[in-house]
Amino acid sequence: MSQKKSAPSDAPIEVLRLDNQLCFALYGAANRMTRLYRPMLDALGLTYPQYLAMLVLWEASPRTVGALGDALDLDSSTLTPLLKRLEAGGLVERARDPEDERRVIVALTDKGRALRDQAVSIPEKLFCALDMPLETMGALRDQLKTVAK
Amino acid sequence: MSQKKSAPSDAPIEVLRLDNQLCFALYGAANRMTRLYRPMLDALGLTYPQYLAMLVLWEASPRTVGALGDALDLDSSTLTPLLKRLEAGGLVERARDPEDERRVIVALTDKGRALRDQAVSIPEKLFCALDMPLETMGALRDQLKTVAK
DNA sequence: AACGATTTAATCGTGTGCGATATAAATGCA
DNA sequence: TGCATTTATATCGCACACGATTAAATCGTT
Repeated sequence: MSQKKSAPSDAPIEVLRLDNQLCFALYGAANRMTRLYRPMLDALGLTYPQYLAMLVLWEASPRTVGALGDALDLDSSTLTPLLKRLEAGGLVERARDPEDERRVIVALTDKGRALRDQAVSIPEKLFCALDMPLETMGALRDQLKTVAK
Repeated sequence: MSQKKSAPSDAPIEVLRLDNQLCFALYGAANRMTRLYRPMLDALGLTYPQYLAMLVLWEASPRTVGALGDALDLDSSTLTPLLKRLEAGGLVERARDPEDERRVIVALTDKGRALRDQAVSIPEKLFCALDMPLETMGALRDQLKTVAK
């Protein structure tokens, strides 16, 4: 029953099998999710991370770069260029906080606020595309929040 | 109880809330997982996607670029540069298949095979770092495999 | 007030992901 | 056979992620 002998050095090692790895399941699911969103987001002119940043801003604008980074769990080295592209697209404005010149305040423009009207249909389209019961989805989401946190 | 009136255009819309989105939970968990692996993989001189590619090759080498792409669900535009870096590191060799010159065969070198001995300890370290019951992990993994597939 | 420590963004370099396109080899079929 | 089609990689451009570093502003302590 118990197979304690060490495997020969060129035998497959069960613990390393790709199929068994949570990390790979996560990696693949995240990539597939991005691909699923892409056609819908193309229509809005947004990338997937840009969409997530807009979700945060639609909840509350203005926000500092740091606050956005906390919400998205991203560093300024990722966010700064992303926000500059949103600014170039006219969706946000960036300005130093007069109260504390270290901070940069990111605020939605009218165009950025207006884009939300086109985004509201996305979650439902995605829900259909995923074809997964709502409770399953919620449970999965809540479990994922606990991963590596 | 039921709140059917349409929200004013600047009110938060429940369906767009970041906290409710499976996509964001997935995005964040995948990023955190990569960060968790990084220090361990740095010791092997591998990036996270490179580690996944090596997992595939440790299961069976040689493999064509296409077979690797199928296993990892990645395009040649992602794999080719990654494999060139593995080749530059002396872990794999790439050569055209004489049987079919369109194909490129990727094979582990001795160094690539030897690296597996240092990788075997990673899954256990990760399992400890994740601090999640084994059954929960397995269930989560299996659910993720069904996402957007 | 002074000045070192801390905080906040930005910058830079490396390595992905992926759409679009290119190229060459193999295949199909009239 | 000849040639269009298909298949297998590679190339290119753009946009992340993130570690490391930098620069500027603020804070704390004296």
